[in-house]
Amino acid sequence: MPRSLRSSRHQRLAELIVAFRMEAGLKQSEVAERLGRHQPFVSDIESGQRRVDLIELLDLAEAIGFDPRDLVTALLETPKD
Amino acid sequence: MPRSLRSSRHQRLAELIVAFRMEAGLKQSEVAERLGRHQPFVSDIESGQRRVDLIELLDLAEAIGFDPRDLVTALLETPKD
DNA sequence: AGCAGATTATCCGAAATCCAGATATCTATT
DNA sequence: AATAGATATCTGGATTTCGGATAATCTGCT
Repeated sequence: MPRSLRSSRHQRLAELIVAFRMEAGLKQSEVAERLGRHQPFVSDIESGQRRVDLIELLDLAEAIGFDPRDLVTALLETPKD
Repeated sequence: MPRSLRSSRHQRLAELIVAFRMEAGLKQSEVAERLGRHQPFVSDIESGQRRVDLIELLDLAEAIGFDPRDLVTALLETPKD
């Protein structure tokens, strides 16, 4: 586990992605398929074990169907640590 | 060079960060210092040789002084490839 | 409760990436 | 052309990524 994934923002990011996916009524495997990746890829992101590249986030947002800017707004409201 | 860094969005992201930094009148080394990192770290990001984690982007935006949502908006207008 | 199917999490290892520190190259000024 | 300031490249060891397989967990049903 990379130390960079321990901040509260990283944690919150993971939680938010889960929430957006749930709201969209999608399974990890469905999101993965839309991304052309495997289910553990999504699982790792949602459990905060893998970092999310900004470009990947845009793809993720499109696959799930949320506005990445809303996520950014929420993160900006989250204390850094 | 990782193939994940070859999309036009990755390229554009790098360009945008450079543009924001320039506009702010900051040197790579100044940004690096604010981030607690070394200058090559910023250089690698700006030359598109390193990916940018979403959380890192927020830090970068704060260090440079731009709204990360503006960057996202610009990227969303950039074709995927 | 127990089972079955569905969903998500973990493990493994090879490949890719990250990163500091040192060094090199570029750019502008004199 | 020499210096100084800024950015880019290189090196190599540590960390991270990711597919594939498997395991664990969850859910609804009887």
